[in-house]
Amino acid sequence: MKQRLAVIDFETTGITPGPGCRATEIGIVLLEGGQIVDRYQSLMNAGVRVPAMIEQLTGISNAMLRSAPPVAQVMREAADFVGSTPLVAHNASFDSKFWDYELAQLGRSRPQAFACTLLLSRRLLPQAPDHKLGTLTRWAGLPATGRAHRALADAEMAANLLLHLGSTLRQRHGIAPAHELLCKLQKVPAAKVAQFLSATPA
DNA sequence: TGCCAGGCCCTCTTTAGGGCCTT
Repeated sequence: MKQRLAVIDFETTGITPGPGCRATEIGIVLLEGGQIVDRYQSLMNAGVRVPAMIEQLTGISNAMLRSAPPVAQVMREAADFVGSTPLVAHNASFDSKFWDYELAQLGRSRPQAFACTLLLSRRLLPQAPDHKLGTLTRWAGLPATGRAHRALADAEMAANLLLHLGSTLRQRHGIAPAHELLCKLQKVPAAKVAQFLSATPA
């Protein structure tokens, strides 16, 4: 995987972005040549309260956010850090909603596509016990990256999973795992994955 | 007051329902 890719993960106050539900932390890992070449991580203060259940899940407290930099500053830095690099996330439908919502608050929009390691692992690792990020990391013997449900640790886990999926494509199917191909593969109906892979030139 | 996502994927399906996955 020689291409440069940005793997991102958000911690948030809930499931659906909106005035009362905002990002609280972002972690970004840049991959190039199969290696992590750069990282970005920051808490961010969007002026919303973290529900107790979320604080328990992530360890991110209201006190931590009070002293965090403003959301606009962090998202501006994050968007500049990523630029037009193709994006990847685990369950990208979730992270892309927050990425797009928070960029829209700055009057910015996303130029690039998201690849999704959840959709890809359902297609390439159907034998896994489930497709949660933590389960896949342990099941595939990938390195521990720190406290789960913190943005940079989860982004690194997703990056390691992406590299594992790339190796699977290359070794098992002789296919180079370019971002454009990953975006196509994740949309192929699960029942037609084998047919798609065998028809894809190496 | 009470409500609270949504896209994907499977099946006891397609005029539907429920589990998965993210916080």
